[in-house]
Amino acid sequence: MLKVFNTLTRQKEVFTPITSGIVNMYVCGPTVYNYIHIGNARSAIAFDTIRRYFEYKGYHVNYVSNFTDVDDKMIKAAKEANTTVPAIADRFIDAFMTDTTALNIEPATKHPRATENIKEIIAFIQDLVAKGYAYEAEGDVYYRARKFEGYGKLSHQNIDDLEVGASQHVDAEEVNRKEDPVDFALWKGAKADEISWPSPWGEGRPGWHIECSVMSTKYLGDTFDIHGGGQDLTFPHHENEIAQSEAKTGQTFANYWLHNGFVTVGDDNEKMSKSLGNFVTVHDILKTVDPQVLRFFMSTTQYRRPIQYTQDNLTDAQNNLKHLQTAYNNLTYRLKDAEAGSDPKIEQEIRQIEADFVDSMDDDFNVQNGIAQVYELAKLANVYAERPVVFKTSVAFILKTLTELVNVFGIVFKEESLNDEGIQALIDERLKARQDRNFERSDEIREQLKAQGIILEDTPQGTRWHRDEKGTL
RNA sequence: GGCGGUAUAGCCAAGUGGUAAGGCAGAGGUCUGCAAAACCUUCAUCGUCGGUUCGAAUCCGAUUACCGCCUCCA
Repeated sequence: MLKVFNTLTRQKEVFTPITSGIVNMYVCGPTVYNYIHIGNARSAIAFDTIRRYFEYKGYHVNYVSNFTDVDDKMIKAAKEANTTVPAIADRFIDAFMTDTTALNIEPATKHPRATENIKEIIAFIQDLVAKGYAYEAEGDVYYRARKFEGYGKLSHQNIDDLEVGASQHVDAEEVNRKEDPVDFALWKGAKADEISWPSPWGEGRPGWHIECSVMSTKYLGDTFDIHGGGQDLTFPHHENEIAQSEAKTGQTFANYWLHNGFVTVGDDNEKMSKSLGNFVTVHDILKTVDPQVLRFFMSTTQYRRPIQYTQDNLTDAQNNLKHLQTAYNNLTYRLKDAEAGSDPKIEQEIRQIEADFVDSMDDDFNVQNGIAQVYELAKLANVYAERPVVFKTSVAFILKTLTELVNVFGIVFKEESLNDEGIQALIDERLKARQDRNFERSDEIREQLKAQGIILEDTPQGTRWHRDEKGTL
């Protein structure tokens, strides 16, 4: 039975989808004014891994994740680059797709953009105004937070405590237009030269929170299963989404709220953010780090735990991933001399490992225990690969299971291409030298190949080689 | 000030009452002509103090440190 930690109740709850066999989930995507940073990647990887686990369990997942393609940061970025907001959006949405593809993050079922839903956003706001939850003020429209009874239920904040909160980002003019400091903007009137759309309240653009309420309900219905995002979005973003959506529909917005933990950078263990100057983009990291290593590193940390982005941890992940790849290679190599038949005992052990894997993952996606089962399977694969006689069906079964399990983490094994004629000729020559006990020549060949990044391995079934992955980190 | 998180071996990390999973790194060994890979063995009493209990990393109280949210933020 799958359990998830619901921020709303601060408890692990049994996951029951609205429609049996289907998971409808919405995950807040990035504002596309720059390359995504590792924090964005963490969120995308965490929820992609969750999605993959649902799919592994046989669910059909409708996964919607937005692009915020208009807001203050977009306007600023466009101005600085001396271009338009849509041009900036297009550029960095492309970059997002490139980066997330490299990290083997499945594309969302739907990637809606705020600016493609202006009509729906305006209608949504009009509805809130009509219901008395929103009011116009000098071209802006604000939400009456205090009118929504459940305000604060997600972040467990008392609305009266918010007023005395240390809000360092208030816009004095905006505060003056609000009836109450806790109100938030649904629609912002345009200043001169800003991108804008016509509305009943004049030229303007949507506030940040409203787009997610509109797009999630548009594609997934008034009530859907899972809403995800970074921990920092709990308040105010998700709190506001609930207030907007539930005020409009009168229905529960999302049944389960999942929030991923942060990435911290460096030894000071601080949250990564632009203002702290420890901002790292995926685009830059992937210049020197194998995307599979970064993916493995992040997807094998449970989504709620913080991740320390350090060279040591990355190296650890690389070693672990290499270990799994090697186990896969070792067993794949035996496919060619495997005999017909199967080994029921081995297959029974594999089923047990897989059952343990499911038990672990069912507990709020406990990937640390899940990956421990994968290591166990890798060990079994290695031990089996060393047997003098192996059976084809069992070898294939181990390989299939191993492949399926690492796929949950977004890992795809590299297939060895073992048919390089030049290398094979040298291996043959070395084999002959070894048979002649000419080890000097034999070692010379091995060193020569090593210098080219080719590592030889002598096995009872013959000599294998693989490319040395070291240095790709 | 309000709310929340974390603290387990050199590193990452599991574990919510029954006597410390797993991985990396290290050490020793098996295999090998030597290697590589793999496998085997080995490596902690759980931030601090106090309490409950036959028994606590796990429950309670206190305390320390670090981190996050409180309308930019994944």
